[in-house]
Amino acid sequence: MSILSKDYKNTLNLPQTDFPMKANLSQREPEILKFWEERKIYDRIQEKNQGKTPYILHDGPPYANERIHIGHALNKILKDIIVKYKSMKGFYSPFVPGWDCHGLPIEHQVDKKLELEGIKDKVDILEKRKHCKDYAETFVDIQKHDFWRLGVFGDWKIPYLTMSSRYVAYIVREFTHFVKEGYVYRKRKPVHWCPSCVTALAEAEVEYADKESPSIYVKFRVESIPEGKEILFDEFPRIEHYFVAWTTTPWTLVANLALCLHPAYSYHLVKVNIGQGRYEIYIIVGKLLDVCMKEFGFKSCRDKDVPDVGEYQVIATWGGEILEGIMCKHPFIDRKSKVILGDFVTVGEGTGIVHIAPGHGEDDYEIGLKYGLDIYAPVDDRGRFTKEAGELEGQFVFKANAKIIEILKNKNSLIKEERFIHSYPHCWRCKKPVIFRATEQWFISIEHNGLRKRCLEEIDRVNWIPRWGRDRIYGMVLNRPDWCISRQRAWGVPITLIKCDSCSGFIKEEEVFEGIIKSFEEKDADIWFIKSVDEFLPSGYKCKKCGGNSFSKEMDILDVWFDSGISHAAVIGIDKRLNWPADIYLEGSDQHRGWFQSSLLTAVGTKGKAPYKTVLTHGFVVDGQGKKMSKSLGNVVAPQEVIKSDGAEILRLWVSAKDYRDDIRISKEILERLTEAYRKIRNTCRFLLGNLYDFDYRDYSYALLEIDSKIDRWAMSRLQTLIETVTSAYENFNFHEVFHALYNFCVVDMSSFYLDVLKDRLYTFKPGSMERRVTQWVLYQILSTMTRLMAPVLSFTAEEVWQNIKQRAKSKEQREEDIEDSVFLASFPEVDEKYYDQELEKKWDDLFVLRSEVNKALEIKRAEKFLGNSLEAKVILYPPERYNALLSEYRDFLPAFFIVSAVEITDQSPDASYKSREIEGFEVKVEKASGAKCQRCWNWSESVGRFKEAPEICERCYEVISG
RNA sequence: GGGCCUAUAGCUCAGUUGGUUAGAGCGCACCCCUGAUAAGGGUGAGGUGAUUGGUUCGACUCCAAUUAGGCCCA
Repeated sequence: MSILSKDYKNTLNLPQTDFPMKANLSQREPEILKFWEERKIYDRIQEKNQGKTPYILHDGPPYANERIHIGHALNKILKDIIVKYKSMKGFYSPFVPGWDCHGLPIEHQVDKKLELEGIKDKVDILEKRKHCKDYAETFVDIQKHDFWRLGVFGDWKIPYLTMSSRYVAYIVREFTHFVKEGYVYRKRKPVHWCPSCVTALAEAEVEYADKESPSIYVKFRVESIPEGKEILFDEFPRIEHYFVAWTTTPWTLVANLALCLHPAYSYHLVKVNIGQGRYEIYIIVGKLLDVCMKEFGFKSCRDKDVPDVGEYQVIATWGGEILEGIMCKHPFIDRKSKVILGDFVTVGEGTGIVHIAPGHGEDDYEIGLKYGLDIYAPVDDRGRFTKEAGELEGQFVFKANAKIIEILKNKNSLIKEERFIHSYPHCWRCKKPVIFRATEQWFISIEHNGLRKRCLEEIDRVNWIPRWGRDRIYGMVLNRPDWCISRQRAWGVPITLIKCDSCSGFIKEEEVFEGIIKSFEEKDADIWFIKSVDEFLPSGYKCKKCGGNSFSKEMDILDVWFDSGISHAAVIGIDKRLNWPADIYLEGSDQHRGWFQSSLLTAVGTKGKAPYKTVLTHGFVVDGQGKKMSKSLGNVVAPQEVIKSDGAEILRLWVSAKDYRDDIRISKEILERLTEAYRKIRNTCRFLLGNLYDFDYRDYSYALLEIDSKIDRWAMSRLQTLIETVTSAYENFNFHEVFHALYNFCVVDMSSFYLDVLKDRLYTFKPGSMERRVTQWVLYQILSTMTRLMAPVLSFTAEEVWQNIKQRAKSKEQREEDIEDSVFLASFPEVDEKYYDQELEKKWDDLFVLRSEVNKALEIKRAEKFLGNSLEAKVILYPPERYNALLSEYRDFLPAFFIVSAVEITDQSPDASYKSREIEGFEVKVEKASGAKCQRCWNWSESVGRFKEAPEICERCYEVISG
């Protein structure tokens, strides 16, 4: 007989662990990052899966300026979750991150810097490119660190950069392909042009913002009417007839070549009395007559034969179609303006008569081509009128508006002038209003070789998630114009074409192209600006067409969307480890127009196939109210801040908890909730670890059935359900289901039930008893499984737990070789059918309803101060008959199940019992448990006091201690 | 202005092909425990399903419009 201590606490097996409750993530994470780094975990994952089925997620390159924002974090974490999951599933899934390095924003920053230093005009293009390169490199490093800090695994040492020599050589190679196949052409076309940045802008580079512009109504005097149509204008030429056009860009009138009417609308001839016995006739679309006349200050003359001064009278109405071909006089230039027809004319505002300047508008251009009009644009690249514009030469177009209005007034061509605020295109960088201006540009034809049609067909072969992504990109590709690929800037990949100075033809010889590509590979794109044109040509080269021997290099650069668009070729296309096409692209939904599309166009153009099998899009990060983040609203959440205060893990949890298909909200409250959820998961792991402190890490699976521990079998079954749910969630990219399943498992199944019930067994049983060991084995299964299930999301914590398990197991000198060095080297859990027991779980659903009712009965007694701890209670159940079998099967387990000291079942309805509402006929009576409280296990028992050596403990405890 | 999308408790999410009183967890309130303790347990109160119409015997679920928000484009 041992000497019994009064301090029974020492005889208990209470949990022990050095796994801290407080995560201190912002400090612990860097240690874990260091661990991954030092142990080369990412590389070892790749080694381990080498030769297995590949699963390639191709990274869309973020732009290398600024620090990463929350959207970047969202995107990379989502990618990381997929890559880690696939890797643990045994797929070969290396992740090669990339950066988009060229383009205007960086050049802009460099320009600003050079301007500050006062040397902007002194640096040549090579020097400027050097500055740009340095700038990009700086931010690649910064962003790389930011991404790495999020716990994202990847080839951070060998990312792809669109400015690397190898990459630019591929850009040229792919571009050359388009040239050789005849896609590339050059033409004058109005493009968005920023006069401040002196460049053409892609559609993606244009932002719409409110701008105040003049709004003017201009008269175009009818000069001649086509033969046979004279009858339309009875009064002509006794009274002057005017087509009235409305515009908010007076300066484009300088390039006016036509007036456009809608063929199907009717137009009124309106006779107005302008005083002193003079009349004029205005032509205006019928639907806007009232509005316009009010604007102009004329009143209807009603039934009078002739309008008085300030009055108007409709004298005829004609369909737009019939007015085609009438010639007007330009209001202030000696030129004619032809009346033409177009469907794009609307009657939303204006006069239903659109002034057409084919060199300064998209619709104008299209209709101009149709009517064979000149694509006329007398404006230079800084937005100043050229000498073609006569007296306006040298004036900045927006400033010239006032002067033009003045001229119109003097020429009696202006009916009305006012200010007008409307949505107007602005440059995305300098935020200044842009103009439409016809310039020589390079294009990739979207119709050539049926490119559009082939792209549309490919779109239907891709798996778009969410499904509406298909409709979105389909509509965009269906309607998009040819791809303008030229930019008049310095920081980019040059359009490597060489022009013959005498015949203006471009050299398209394989030999020349290959030479250029080779020199790009050796140096980088700078070589185009370093070498003279002759150095790219064989010595003594003569133009094949005209025999000329003087050549010049094209100095435009390529649209950056072309750079990133060919990443499939430059990255996954050449890396032997990777597969083409990629299994998945994953970006924000804005990339339907951007990268998804440029990638599709280039891939279909050069390889005839989409570069991706699946395209997953996520929404945008918005604030707690669902509003977009902006500096002006002050609702921006910076990932660096969250990492600092809460840890990257919380950010990762946030990404996984939200359904990313929609907009993703982030707010202080959301982060607080997630931090709490994190703590719960962490504590559940900690408790599991604590109770494994003395586990021997032997396999007790055989004993699970042997000792028929139903609650452990239930737990194992629940665990299989969890594996199934989580796996299917990962497979379907429903990461928020991963979070919810894991979290609910921790809270509902584990913390509030299984672990709570288990405490008695874990703490009070003999350490080495079979019951306790089996339970510990189950706890170990649960912990190990949960850790692996959460690893793709909660990477830091999973690793921390894993290392803790490993350490413990090692100290037991058992199974050491079975526990991998990192959780990411372990395999993803698989459902083990042997533990899957649906029938058992169903039975337990019934038991849980009973338990919930017992709890209600206990709670009532607690409120009455009849009891505190539920172990003080004995419950008497009066169940409906259908529960009899179940209750008798589980008879011995019931006290533990309810965490009370005794359970009695009666067939007599007890007095003063709690009557269940959930289960009709079920009654629960709560009484004080008989006997006394055992000072060791805290259960109440009549056996307490029976043992002289230890009068304060119960029989069960006595046996444990004395045996 | 056009295209695509979203709208369920304070928060994050479930709700099978339209069919009883719309579920879960968190948070909140109250209580218990003090052997997971800057933890743990219990009970409870929270929803005119954005609004309005329509289809239907019946709508959170289908349709339309409106409102709010997001992305893309003009």
